[in-house]
Amino acid sequence: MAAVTMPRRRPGRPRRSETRDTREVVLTAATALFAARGVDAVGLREVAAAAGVDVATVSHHTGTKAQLYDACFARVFAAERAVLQAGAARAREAVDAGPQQALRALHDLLDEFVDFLEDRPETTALWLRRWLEPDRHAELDQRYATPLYDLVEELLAAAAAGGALVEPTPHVTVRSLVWAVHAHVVALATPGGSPARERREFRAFLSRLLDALYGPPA
Amino acid sequence: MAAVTMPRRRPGRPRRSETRDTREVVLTAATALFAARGVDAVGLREVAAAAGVDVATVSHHTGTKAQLYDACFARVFAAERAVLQAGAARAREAVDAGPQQALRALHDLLDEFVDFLEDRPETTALWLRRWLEPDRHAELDQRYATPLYDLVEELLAAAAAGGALVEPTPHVTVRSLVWAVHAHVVALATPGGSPARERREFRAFLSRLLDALYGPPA
DNA sequence: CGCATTATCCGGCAAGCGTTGGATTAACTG
DNA sequence: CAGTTAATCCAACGCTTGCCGGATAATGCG
Repeated sequence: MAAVTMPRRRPGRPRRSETRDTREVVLTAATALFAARGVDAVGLREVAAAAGVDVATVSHHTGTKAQLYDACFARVFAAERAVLQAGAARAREAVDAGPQQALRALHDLLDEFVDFLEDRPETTALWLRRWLEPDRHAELDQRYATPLYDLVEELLAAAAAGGALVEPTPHVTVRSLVWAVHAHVVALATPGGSPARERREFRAFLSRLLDALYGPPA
Repeated sequence: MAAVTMPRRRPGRPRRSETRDTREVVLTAATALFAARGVDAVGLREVAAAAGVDVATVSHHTGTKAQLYDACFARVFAAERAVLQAGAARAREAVDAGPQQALRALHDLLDEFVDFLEDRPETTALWLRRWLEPDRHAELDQRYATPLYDLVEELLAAAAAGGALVEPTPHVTVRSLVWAVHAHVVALATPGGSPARERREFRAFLSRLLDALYGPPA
């Protein structure tokens, strides 16, 4: 199970060019393992093996196991946050441009979000684990997840204020949409399915759902 | 952390009336712990303490840890299956009675399903864990989860054949609805929220969503 | 060069894990 | 009553876990 991308090194201080590299490799390997099987099911030795380093090296770079998990969590949600913020900025401009443009921007943002999640299934996995065990993720929740949620909800509220939306319970709507998207990603990863058909049907469902709730785009 | 409901017993063969009791207590305690924190995060000694018995007693009744997990899984999904099957039987009769009656029955079934899940949050937790780690639950999936899914999808298809539904992708619709319901339950358990408001808004959302997809009930 | 710093690995420790064997106690059975 | 069966606990085994001290090696600095 050793990583082919990074052969085991020998002791000694490496060149500066590869100094920060190991930490990234460890975080990537740990994120994949934690997302797939959960923190408790994965030992530090397995993470080290997947990263091609020793156990002590993992601890040296990331501290305790809880800190390693936090680092993985933060890295994943920082990427998700970046995507949503960029889309939200564009959508807010569209709100000023008129109701129909706001609705169009909302559709685009959701499409973009689905694309992003399809590329990184570990994001969905960590989301679900956070939902399952809110106590464990309490601090991480306040720092990353809650702002993400507020962002999307704020966007919907802004679009509604622009006159394009009639949805009276954006809170529930946002949550249900996000969960539907995550369900879609999980289904994509399920073996034995037909990803192409799955993608086509889900996009159609999402489009028709949004039309039903908010009216068809211009 | 000892269970108050069941004080620790002394050795010796108990009366026949209470013979099967211990196994149920162990399963209940284990289900709650597994659902809340995951199988790997909970030790058998913790399960035993929560049930008020010794570790060896747990093993004696439920075999290995994997078998204990399977038993919890089976018990939870058997209850869910029973609820859905009863509702589905009623809904099928309604399909024969006409399109409007079928639609009404579908609404009732979903309402009933939400009620059931709200009463047993561990059902949702186990569903999510199954989605997160399909490999681990592969066998359990075929025996319990897949039939459940097929049941709801078949019901939707029957209603559509009756002329009341126009949804062309029942597969995606079913999955998204189920996920939305689970999201609702998770949100209910989140501390700091307002359960009453949450319930009201989610019911409203669900009702309007179904109306949008399938038309308003008679 | 000589010294401090840094990154890495090796070995081991204490604690916890799932599991098992055997002793104990009490209800059934004839 | 004697013998069997069933349920429970205690103690311990072998293994794995997260973590840490110490040795090693190579860089950067003066």
